[in-house]
Amino acid sequence: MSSRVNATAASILGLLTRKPMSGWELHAAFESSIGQFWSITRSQIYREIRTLAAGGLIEVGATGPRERRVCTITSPGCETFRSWIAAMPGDELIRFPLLLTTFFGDVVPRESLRDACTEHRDRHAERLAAYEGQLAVVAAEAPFAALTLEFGIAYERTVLAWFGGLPWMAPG
Amino acid sequence: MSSRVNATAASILGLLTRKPMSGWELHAAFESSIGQFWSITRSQIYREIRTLAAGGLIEVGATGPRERRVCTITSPGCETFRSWIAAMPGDELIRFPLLLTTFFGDVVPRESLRDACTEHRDRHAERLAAYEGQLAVVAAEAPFAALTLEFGIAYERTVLAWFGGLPWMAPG
DNA sequence: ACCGACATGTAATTCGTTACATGATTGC
DNA sequence: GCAATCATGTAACGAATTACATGTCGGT
Repeated sequence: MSSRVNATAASILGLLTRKPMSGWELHAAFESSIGQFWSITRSQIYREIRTLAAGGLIEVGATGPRERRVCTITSPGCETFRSWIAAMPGDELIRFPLLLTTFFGDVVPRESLRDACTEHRDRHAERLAAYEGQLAVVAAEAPFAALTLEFGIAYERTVLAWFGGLPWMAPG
Repeated sequence: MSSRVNATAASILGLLTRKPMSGWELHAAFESSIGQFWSITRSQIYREIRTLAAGGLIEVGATGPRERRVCTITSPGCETFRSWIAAMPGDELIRFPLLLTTFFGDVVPRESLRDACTEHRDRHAERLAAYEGQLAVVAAEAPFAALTLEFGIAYERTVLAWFGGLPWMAPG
């Protein structure tokens, strides 16, 4: 019968198919895997937990230390996830404020432009390094997760190359 | 004095610094320029128009055919935009449902996986072609907008290359 | 036995999406 | 002069962010 859920809830179900987790752990699991391309805040997770529990798609365990409650997926939950994940995914949604800065670049002080690009270039370089450091292990242990990681690496390289081509960024 | 506005409102102000537009035209202007990397829905535009008008940052003209009302930026509006655009931009936010499909690929029917990737690859190929077709004109007429376009082209190429490397996608 | 960092969750607010309504134009 | 499409906007709903509150552990 498989209830209808939104994408956020469905992705939570997906993680819970692997093992029971608390809200905090779910958040950490997103952050350390697909979080960069599937952004979710902690509050959203807690909200969806309530909804999923109300719909019987997960079960919330007893309260542990610091109000910790572990969520376990139920079989209707599994069923719902399976049918959701097999459906055609929607288009990606991107909001990239730095591109507004460059798009409106003609009215941005030159220094702000350079600062913004330098700062963001550095952040992307850090992410790229982090991704590259994980690749070997992830590829060995979780081939499907490695695809996301490969996407991340390709994406970060592209962004860095783009920064490098900006006229106000020093070459080299 | 420059009021505080959110990023959506600020980007609307940005477009209005160039010329007065109705809500519909603003939407079209986003779509045909930075829309892919700065997603905004029409309804948001109308809401922000109300807020911006209430704050005196824009002025809404008389009603034309089909309730059309042209918005004109005021000098406080310009001031607000200038100070907003000079500030450090936030990180990009991405929600890419297809990456969930691959991330959870081990429980996705092989056919769904192939269908989803094929469909999305085609969409990206179309976008790339469209971008490439625009580049010459945009580069000549609007160098800063061309940077966004170059980003778009690099991004689409990266996505397409990633699709090409997926084990279940036919090579060539 | 205190302080700081980590872990956990909720509530209020803002933002974004979907569904709707309707008025002009255009093409037949 | 009707149907289809384009242009315009609103309202209701659902999703996401921010700000908050609090509890627990680990070190000193």
